[in-house]
Amino acid sequence: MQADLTELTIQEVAENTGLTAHTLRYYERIGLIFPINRAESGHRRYCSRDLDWIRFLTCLRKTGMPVREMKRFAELVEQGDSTITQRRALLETHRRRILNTIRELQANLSAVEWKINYYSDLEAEYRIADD
Amino acid sequence: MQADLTELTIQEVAENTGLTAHTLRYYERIGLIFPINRAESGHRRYCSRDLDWIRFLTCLRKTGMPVREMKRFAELVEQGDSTITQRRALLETHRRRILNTIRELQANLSAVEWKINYYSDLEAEYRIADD
DNA sequence: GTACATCTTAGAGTACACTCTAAGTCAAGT
DNA sequence: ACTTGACTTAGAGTGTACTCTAAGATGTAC
Repeated sequence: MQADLTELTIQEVAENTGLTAHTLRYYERIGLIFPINRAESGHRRYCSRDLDWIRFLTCLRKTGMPVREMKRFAELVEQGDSTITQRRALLETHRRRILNTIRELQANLSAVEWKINYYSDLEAEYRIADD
Repeated sequence: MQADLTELTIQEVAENTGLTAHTLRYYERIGLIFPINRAESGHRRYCSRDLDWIRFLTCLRKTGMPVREMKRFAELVEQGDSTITQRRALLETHRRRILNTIRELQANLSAVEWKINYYSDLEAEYRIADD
């Protein structure tokens, strides 16, 4: 197996993931992202595995997982293969949460659409009244 | 037309809507909820129209509309029928936002599910290795 | 080599949406 | 009448997740 030679700066990773450089450093500081390799200058150099991890983190974040729980997940990953069952359980709980969120959004969307139609009808009535 | 005789206390409305009494007062203070009628004692007495309005507010809130935009909507409602087109436009923009959110959730859900399956496969492998 | 942008850190500041507190008034049961 | 719990207000406090600042080191283009 060969070492990964990809070396991205923090700005490149920011552009790639949609996070800001500030947020990337913040995530590393709180332990969401494992310590990133440094160039001789001390500047961070991200490899493609780092990028994969960050992309999965953003996926969890965008689906509403609290940072605290993401950190718990990161800790499990750090502990190695013995935690795979726990990781799966955590993700399955999260999966159910996402499905609930989607269902709730769809239900509330119906109410918004009902109101939109109600307003459309009113607009039509006013147009007729203007004739 | 007859006056609405429903008279609910703040606690009853809280139980009915899932908001807390604190939040109901807060919403009224910032202008999301129009001033509620008071009993002689000064205590709030909500009527069923108030309840309908609060339910629609929670529907907007749960679908991620920022409080500031909800306030804008409340102001349009307060201004009367001349703002119906603006209200519909606001809700249609919000509708598109909800649809985008759902699409994004579904896409990220797939990534979570992919990872769950990946972990399941790993678990299966470990079980075989243990034989 | 000289600008000028980008990187580093620890720690402070911000935005959002509540959530609670304190001090006092009011309502319902016995 | 008395207790217990709910109500009132203005304003302070909280939790979450960033987001920015300052001061200085480094990298890149001309």
